[in-house]
Amino acid sequence: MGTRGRQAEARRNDLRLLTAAHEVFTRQGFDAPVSAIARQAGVGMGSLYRRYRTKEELLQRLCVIAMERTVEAVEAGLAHADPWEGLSLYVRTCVADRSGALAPVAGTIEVTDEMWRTARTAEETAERLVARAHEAGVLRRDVTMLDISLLMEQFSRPAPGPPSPEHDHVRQRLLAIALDGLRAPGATVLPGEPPTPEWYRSRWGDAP
Amino acid sequence: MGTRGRQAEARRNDLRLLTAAHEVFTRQGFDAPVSAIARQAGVGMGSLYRRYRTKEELLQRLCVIAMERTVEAVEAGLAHADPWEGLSLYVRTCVADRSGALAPVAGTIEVTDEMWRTARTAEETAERLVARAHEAGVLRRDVTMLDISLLMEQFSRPAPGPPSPEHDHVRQRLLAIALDGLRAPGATVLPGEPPTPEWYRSRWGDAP
DNA sequence: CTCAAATCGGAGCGATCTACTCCGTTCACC
DNA sequence: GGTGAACGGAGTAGATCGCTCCGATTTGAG
Repeated sequence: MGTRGRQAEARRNDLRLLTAAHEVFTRQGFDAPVSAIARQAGVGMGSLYRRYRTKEELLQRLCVIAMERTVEAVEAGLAHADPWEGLSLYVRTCVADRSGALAPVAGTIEVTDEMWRTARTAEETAERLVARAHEAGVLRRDVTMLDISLLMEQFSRPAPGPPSPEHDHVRQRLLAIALDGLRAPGATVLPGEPPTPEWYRSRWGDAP
Repeated sequence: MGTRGRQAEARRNDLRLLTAAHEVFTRQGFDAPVSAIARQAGVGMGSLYRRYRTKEELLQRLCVIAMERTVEAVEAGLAHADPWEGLSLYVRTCVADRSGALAPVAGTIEVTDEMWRTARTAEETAERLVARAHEAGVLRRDVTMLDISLLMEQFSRPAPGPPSPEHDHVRQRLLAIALDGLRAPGATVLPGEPPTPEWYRSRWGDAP
């Protein structure tokens, strides 16, 4: 099912399109040329604009999908019996997916209701995962869920040049360092106050 | 001395120009409009192009200056008696300066001999600072100087939206986590092999 | 095989944007 | 005042972009 004919090609193209858009948008920002996305996906401009009426709509859809994947990653983490391993898996999965890399780009376009809703769901479920780790005493106490989200966002920022396995490998090493720094207790106390949810959301504009 | 007359204004403008260029280039990449740099610096296009013949020349100069500041930060670290505090100061200074944020952009233009020379000096001195920390046993053994450079580069990546004190504050928190993860011994072993100097340099193109 | 429907890739268009030039104005100094 | 260095920014030619439009290609039913 789904592997024959023109409809199957359409589905494949849609996936290639979303993958390419993720890479191009996170690398170059919203100003990236649409033609670059089409070229990277190996698809014509016509095929792209038949599926998404505008460039903005493509990015909005992409953001929702990325956040849905984040929710899945949280659930996979919660499914893990060990609170630390669950949290660690979540963080590593999100960074591998570069989910957080779209957040900066999303701040430059109109945020749809669906995006706000999905973001809220992601926040709430992630909070549960972090709370479980806190209660188990495996996560340093002075770190909050938003700290972790922002840490993942920082590590999701795209590397320069063409994507390479070396870069992915380095990112995993650096993330391992940061994860060690997250375990309780910290050698130092984190400076200042933790980020507030209001500020965190305001980076996307005014919530509805 | 140097605060009177048109020449003083020229010097001030040059500094404002370099600061603005650093911000605009790291945020938008080399494709950022030159007019944005001039506007942010509060300077006319004429004043910019009298000092730097081309956009590329401006960026090249900027890179050299950033790397020279890195060298100064290493020396400040070495001046510290405590090996860990010295290393920590170096890392925090570089991230505060966003020195590493130019590295990706530099990969998109012609790299001058002067840039290669300055980079080499920075590498060599930083290696001494890291070696001292290793010998003192305050830095986990499976981490190399290049790991630390790449970590700083990752943390130097610009935040979205207009620069804000909240963002700087968050960055300091996240960096504190990573610094805790750098102290010996690590709770885990870093995955895979450390990055090689050849690969590290190749991101800028072929060394001379 | 025939042929209509569906999907494809990419040339082309008008509007926008960019690097850089050029020039009239301003200001410190004599 | 006069002078000349430094200033800001409008102007230009060319490049680029989002999006449209259409001829070519493939599919599958009759």
